[in-house]
Amino acid sequence: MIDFEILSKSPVFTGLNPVQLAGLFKDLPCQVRRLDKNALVVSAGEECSSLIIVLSGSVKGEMTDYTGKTIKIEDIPAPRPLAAAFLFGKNNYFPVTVITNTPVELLHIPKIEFLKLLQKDRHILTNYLNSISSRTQFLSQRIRFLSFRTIRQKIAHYILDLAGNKLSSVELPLSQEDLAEFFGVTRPALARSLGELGQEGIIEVNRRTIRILDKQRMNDLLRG
Amino acid sequence: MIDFEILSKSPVFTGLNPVQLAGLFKDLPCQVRRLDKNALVVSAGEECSSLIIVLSGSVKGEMTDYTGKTIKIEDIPAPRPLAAAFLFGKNNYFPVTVITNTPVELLHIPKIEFLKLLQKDRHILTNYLNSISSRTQFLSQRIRFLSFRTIRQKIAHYILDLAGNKLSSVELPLSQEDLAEFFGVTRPALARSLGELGQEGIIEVNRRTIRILDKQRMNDLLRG
DNA sequence: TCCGCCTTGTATCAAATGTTACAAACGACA
DNA sequence: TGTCGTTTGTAACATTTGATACAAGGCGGA
Repeated sequence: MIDFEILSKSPVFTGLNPVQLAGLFKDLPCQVRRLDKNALVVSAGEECSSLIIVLSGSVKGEMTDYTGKTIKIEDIPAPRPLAAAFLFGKNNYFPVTVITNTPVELLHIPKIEFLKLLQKDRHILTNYLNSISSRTQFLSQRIRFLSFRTIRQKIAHYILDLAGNKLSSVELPLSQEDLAEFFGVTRPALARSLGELGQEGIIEVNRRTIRILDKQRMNDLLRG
Repeated sequence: MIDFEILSKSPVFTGLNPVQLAGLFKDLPCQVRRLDKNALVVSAGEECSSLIIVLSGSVKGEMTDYTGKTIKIEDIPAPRPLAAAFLFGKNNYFPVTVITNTPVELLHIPKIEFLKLLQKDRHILTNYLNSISSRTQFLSQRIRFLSFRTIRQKIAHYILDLAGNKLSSVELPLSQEDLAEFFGVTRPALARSLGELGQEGIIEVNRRTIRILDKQRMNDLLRG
């Protein structure tokens, strides 16, 4: 049986209590699959024709590059869904190969049935729309960053965004390591640029705390 | 009144004929707005609380950088929707400022009403889901490209993708100029890298035609 | 055929970043 | 307090790319 307590904590089904969920799933032809550790869930390129939700355990997405080497992309623990953004759209194929990290229970909801759910329940509809929209928004943001030419520009954009109209002092929410990865650059290169901006008197860097000293020149950085 | 003939050609409403649309819109509290040329439609940062569809004419999205300079991002002609991916999600604010190119008619459907439409009609629901999902998929693809460090890697990935399992000869669908822009690099840099790969005997370049001579070394390029 | 335009090939120099390595500062914990 | 592991600061050198300029090749129209 499906554990509706867990399901109600899944991003797609939040806002519904287990009783309501049980009602919605009463006559729904969906399927729970149990797999051992290190089992193959789906291969990259397979058509994505069901919404798959991890009910217990955890799986990982892996990509195979052209050389056959596999790289881990991300972990997906319960109770998250798999590849929600690839259930619809022109290329509705799994972009990654999915392998189990632990023994898992997976809930498969066929696309058609999921569509019915979306039409039946306003919560599920908005949850799902919010979820894939947020992903689009995140990716758009990410592309903006990757499009800046220099690290100085990325830093300026990031800090100005973080500061908003508020104080001139900002606390970085990420370690330099993670920030560097987010920017798509190496960690020493990021530290160097931060150091340079500090020496030029534009900002003052103290580990994770950054004070904006010259907002005008910060803006100037962005025009290249 | 709304021209349902045009609306039926909009990505969100394809698959429905004008009569069906008229039925759906019968008691729908939506609004048609007429604007002159060069009028402001929405400012960047405004909350996105209605789905806006261009019924006639054309608008453009512009971004203002921190210096006040505006850059045109894209044109949106009738009958396309505006910022469909920003109606839902955590950051449902317009990412760009929208200005009219010509006199236009704009259809505003409040978010709540649009939700009702999605629940009422299966076509609209799948159209909309496909539309924003496709965008996510496009952006994911784009990020993969921007994440490659060197131009050689981008070229290798691009050409291997283009060639698939087929012949060893490939015709570039874009000019070098456009390809360079897609890669986010300058045109001479792209030409240089192509030339180098040619000199190394990995590929053979003849203007837009490219022959893969050494598939093994092409693959090697991708592991860095 | 000749001319002009657009695309592609090539060169040079400067700027930015990657790579690698190591030191310093901080935090948690015994 | 001292030690260990993690995060951050810095340095030197090699690569890669951007900027800019110009030449060469293809293509269509006069």
